[in-house]
Amino acid sequence: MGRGKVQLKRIDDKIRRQVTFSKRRTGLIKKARELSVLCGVDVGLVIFSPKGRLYEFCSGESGRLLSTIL
Amino acid sequence: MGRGKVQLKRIDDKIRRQVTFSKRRTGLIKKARELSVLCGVDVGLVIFSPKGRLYEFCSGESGRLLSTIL
DNA sequence: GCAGCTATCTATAAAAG
DNA sequence: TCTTTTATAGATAGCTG
Repeated sequence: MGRGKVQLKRIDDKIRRQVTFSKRRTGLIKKARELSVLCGVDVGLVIFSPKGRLYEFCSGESGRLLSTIL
Repeated sequence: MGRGKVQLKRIDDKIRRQVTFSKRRTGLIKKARELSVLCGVDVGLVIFSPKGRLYEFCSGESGRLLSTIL
């Protein structure tokens, strides 16, 4: 996507890595939600930022996984 | 994607739902892996098929989350 | 149910504001 | 740094085997 092929390796530039993390994290959670809804299946997703912040998605009412216990 | 907009609702047709599950499950796991590699973050993903089969991805050596304990 | 094909829709890298 | 725009790569719906 975007203006160049994606090399599957850690992005060196800190700024670019942060921006990519923000965008892809959002996209991944969206995709996880779509899969669970479209196919009626249970999906759980947890993502830890480099700073240790938690991002998650969980199909079902709460929408939470780890944040329930952490 | 594909030849029509995606309606965010459960796919009624069983065959189509199964095919979509297979394709999107693969795509989601791929995206999860890319995020973890590109941004150097920890990601955990679990997906349960309608029949209860487990599919998962976990950044790190094992690549496993639940299958370690289930 | 998986594999390949093609048209089309999405996600997103980079640039711009 | 967040938002918006733009250009392009990537994902995938519907088909065919």
